Amino acid sequence: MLNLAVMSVTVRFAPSPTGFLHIGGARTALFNWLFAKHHGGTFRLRIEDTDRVRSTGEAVDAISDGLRWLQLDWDGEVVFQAQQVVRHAEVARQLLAAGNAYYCFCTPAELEAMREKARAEGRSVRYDGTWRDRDPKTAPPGIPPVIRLKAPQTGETVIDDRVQGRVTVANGQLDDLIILRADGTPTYNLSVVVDDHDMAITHVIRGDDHFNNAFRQTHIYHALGWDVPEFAHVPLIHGPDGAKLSKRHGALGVDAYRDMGYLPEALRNYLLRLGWSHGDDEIISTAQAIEWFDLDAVGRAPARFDFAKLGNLNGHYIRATNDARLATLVAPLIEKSLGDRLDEVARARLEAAMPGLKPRAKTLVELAEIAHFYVASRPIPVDDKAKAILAPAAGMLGELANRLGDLPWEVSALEAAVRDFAESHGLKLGQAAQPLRAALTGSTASPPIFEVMAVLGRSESLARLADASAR
RNA sequence: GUCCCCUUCGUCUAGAGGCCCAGGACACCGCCCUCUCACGGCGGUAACGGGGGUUCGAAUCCCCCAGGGGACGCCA
Repeated sequence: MLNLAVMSVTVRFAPSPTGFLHIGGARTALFNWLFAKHHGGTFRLRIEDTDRVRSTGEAVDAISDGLRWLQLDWDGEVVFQAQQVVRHAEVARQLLAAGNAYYCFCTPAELEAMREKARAEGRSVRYDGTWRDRDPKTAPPGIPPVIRLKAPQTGETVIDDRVQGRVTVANGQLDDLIILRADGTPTYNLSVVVDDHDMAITHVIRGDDHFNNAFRQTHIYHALGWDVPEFAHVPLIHGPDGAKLSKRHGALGVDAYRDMGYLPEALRNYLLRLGWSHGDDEIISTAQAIEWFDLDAVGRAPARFDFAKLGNLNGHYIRATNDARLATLVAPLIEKSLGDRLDEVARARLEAAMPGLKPRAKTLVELAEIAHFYVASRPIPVDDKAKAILAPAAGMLGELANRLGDLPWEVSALEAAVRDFAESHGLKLGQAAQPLRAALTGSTASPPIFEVMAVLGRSESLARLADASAR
């Protein structure tokens, strides 16, 4: 057991760079980051790239970009596991020399046959220990051996997991895992143990899919005489159907969430509440999360990913975001659909429109869509419903435009004038407001129409009205 | 198949023997606000997987069953 009183908390996020930073990894990273911040500790990033074939530089970039976007900054230099292989192999030979490991000359084909047989007979699938006590001198020639850990065969191994609780496994269930491959490269479990030890990791917080490895790794720690870190295995995230998260439902890279228009703070809040809670709190700031986060409050059951709740949270954070930042985030999206840069007038109008726009969007993509009419060039596009409203209203709009012509151009005066106009024509306000909306926004749904007019300005508003009554 | 883990409203969860004929949030439904659509406010439907125990008393403790998930690689 570690003496935590004298050791400062050090955790790590250790993805293998074989793809993007997916949503489960992002949550694991978040939990590690919060735990480190909560304890005033250190959060390290280690890239587990010992699989040279599947690891790519693009994936390394995607993962670090994803972490940066989520504002999960790591401490110190990134550690690349592949650069430590010499050290790992050295530890394997040290284990061999001490009699805690041995050469195994079984070929992959033989092992496969062993597994096949065990499966067929309904036994648990594991190495049978053929070479555990056999003299290497009796080895068949020409077969490069692997090194296996001489794991305890009797008794049991106990892990006091910070999330899963105390779990006990009979050592007879575990076999002698390979720690060094025939080509002399270390395997995952060895590398992890050596790196975690060398990096002075105090708490290993990772996905539940690693739980079984924790027992094997514990054996390696024991064989080496090293302190075993605290483990915390957090449940995986499932798709809406309860099955493993697939690409179809959300096992996307965090960059995909950014592209769908989610704010990083919304995604973080959502991920935090997936499997962790603090009473009835739902909207949780980063400062509060750091103050409150604790491994003991992490749930043990896997959670399902729910876009509806993410959307709700995102809507909240959009509303809470100031107009300038929102305009900056949305402008590129609009420019893309417009195929043109927004000039300064348009940028200013966009920002001025944000108070009316932001309670109406759940994503930045939606925000860009509903903001589009503000900066569209005349004649603005008009949807079918709006066209239907406009058709019989051309005369009325012309008359209304005349009334509006020399008014002080601000919300209350415009509203008063239109109300007066409606009343004098025996119309309800809506009967005047909807045609106005159709003409000015090209749609039947928009922010309050007098606010729209104020943001659009006198000349643009009157020009759009003229366009509409001229149809 | 073997081992390990999990099981409260549709979803995320609160709940650590009486405060719970179970609370909050999202989603859904209704009403209010209202120039539309949202936002917001108010209200509603909806859950302790099943069966045995322990106890004066169980969502909470124990056992069994069922269902779900994870792991069983010279991948990580």
